[in-house]
Amino acid sequence: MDLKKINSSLQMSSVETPHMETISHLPSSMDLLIQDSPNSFTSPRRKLLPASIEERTMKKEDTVQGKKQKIKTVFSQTQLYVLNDRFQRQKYLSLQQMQELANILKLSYKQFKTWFQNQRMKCMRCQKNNCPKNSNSVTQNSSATTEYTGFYSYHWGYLMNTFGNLPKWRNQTWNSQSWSNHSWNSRNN
DNA sequence: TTTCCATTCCGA
DNA sequence: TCGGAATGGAAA
Repeated sequence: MDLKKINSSLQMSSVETPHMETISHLPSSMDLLIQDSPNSFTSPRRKLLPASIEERTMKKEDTVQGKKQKIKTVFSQTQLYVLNDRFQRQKYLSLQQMQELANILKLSYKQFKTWFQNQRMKCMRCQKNNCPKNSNSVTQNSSATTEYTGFYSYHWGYLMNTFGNLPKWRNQTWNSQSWSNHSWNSRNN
């Protein structure tokens, strides 16, 4: 994978992030680059639709013959790697963190939030069932790691500023959950 | 608004 | 068929 390409597209994306809530209206260059990487999924996928189109397609009211139409996003290896890495360190993110990381990953805030929610559920279920921990779908994928390294090194200043320093916690999520004090498990006991 | 939770339903 | 992204509802 060409990190330069990623980086340049990331550079663009991080600079021009006109809207937070949803999705870039651009053809999501990073997605295209990453998801097309030989290492992720090679088969042609229609989920490569620009997210904005997807959103439009799956508006609540949109139905196909009375059925709700969903479009299932398939996240790229790199996106999953970053998401998992973040999740392992922090189960709950602030609104700002979610928005910013979502922007970096070229995901919508909603997608990002949903992923974290689903991960938490998965994690809880797993623990209830005493699953061997770390059931991450993307654990040590070498190429994802490589991309991720470049990705993070490029964004490191930004990420550190955004996350590492835990800037201003806009909402009470983190505090109320007190994740710094109690483990993930404590909720389920 | 956020969360959890059950559920739906797409894509591999 | 199954994993998991997305949805919707209830509660805080």
